[in-house]
Amino acid sequence: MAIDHLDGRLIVLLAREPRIGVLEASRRLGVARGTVQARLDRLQTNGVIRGFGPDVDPAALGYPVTAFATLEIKQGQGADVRAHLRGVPEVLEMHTTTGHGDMLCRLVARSNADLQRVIDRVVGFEGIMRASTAIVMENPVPLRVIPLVEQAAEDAG
Amino acid sequence: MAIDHLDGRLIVLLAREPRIGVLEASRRLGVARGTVQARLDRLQTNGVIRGFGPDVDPAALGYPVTAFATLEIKQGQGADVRAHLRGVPEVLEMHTTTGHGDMLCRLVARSNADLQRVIDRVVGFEGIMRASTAIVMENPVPLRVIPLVEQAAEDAG
DNA sequence: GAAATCATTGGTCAGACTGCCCAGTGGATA
DNA sequence: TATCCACTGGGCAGTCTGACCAATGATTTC
Repeated sequence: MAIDHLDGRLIVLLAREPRIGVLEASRRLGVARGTVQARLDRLQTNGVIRGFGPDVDPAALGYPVTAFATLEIKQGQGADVRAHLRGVPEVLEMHTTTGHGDMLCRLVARSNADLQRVIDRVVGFEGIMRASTAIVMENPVPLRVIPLVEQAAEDAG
Repeated sequence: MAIDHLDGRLIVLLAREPRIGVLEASRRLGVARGTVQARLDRLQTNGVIRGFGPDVDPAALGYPVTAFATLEIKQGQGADVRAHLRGVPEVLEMHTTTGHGDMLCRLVARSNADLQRVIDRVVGFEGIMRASTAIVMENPVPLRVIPLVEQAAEDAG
């Protein structure tokens, strides 16, 4: 879907100050309220904006340790492994990838010691042959989308 | 910070139906409105809930390709590389890690061909010695926090 | 060129919600 | 026992939402 310049400004504005409503947003953007409402509806319908769920910080929840694990899977065990990983709360996301590993997943844990427990639970499963883990030390660029939105808005004029 | 069982239910509820306000949430949870308000304030003050920003889907924005790149950095060039990566919109996040690579970053691109451009831009920088990229094929477990919240709520009783 | 389509504007309306206040209650603590 | 804290239930004014509407301007289609 193509992103308008106004769409971009709207998303950026909402990202910076989520609490402002449609009315205040329309004031800031200098357009009519109905326009903002229509744009928001469209963005949500097209899936560009998935929702406005709470942005939870695992560290503040008591899980300050993050790690990425690369898994090698026994042929044909993919489906089972997925179900297994889905059942582990500390697995925040999982991707299947090209390259040497077959899967890449993001883990969190309460401590480095606790990470051992999490990894044991993750890899303690039939179809997983090998796992290599990289512990995150710093996160200089936290997950972000705003620059991309601005880029997309720019591209579309 | 410790998470209450009520906190957990509140976060899960808000994650599922972000549009409901404080009042409706209090009805669903069977508590007074003031309680929900107080809990929300506390959760935000303690940083457990960072905010309620729009959840943007890069794929819907025109960037359906995701990849993870592992970078090896020349000693002492860390700071410069960070600034460089921060300036690339397609770099959605970056971590410094233990292990063979020094940095792990998540990239998106408009297509596999476009990914080449992004990678060139990412690695076309002084301090980066080597890069290996894994393209994401499937995402069986999309980024999630709810199970972790439920776990944390459970742990605290 | 003319007609039709579409997004936007600016306005109204009733209903609902928010933020804020208050007094009272119950449990836990000192 | 006295104090503190979280929760309850209530009320208040102000504001916002979602839903409409007619009019305007721009763009596309015939």
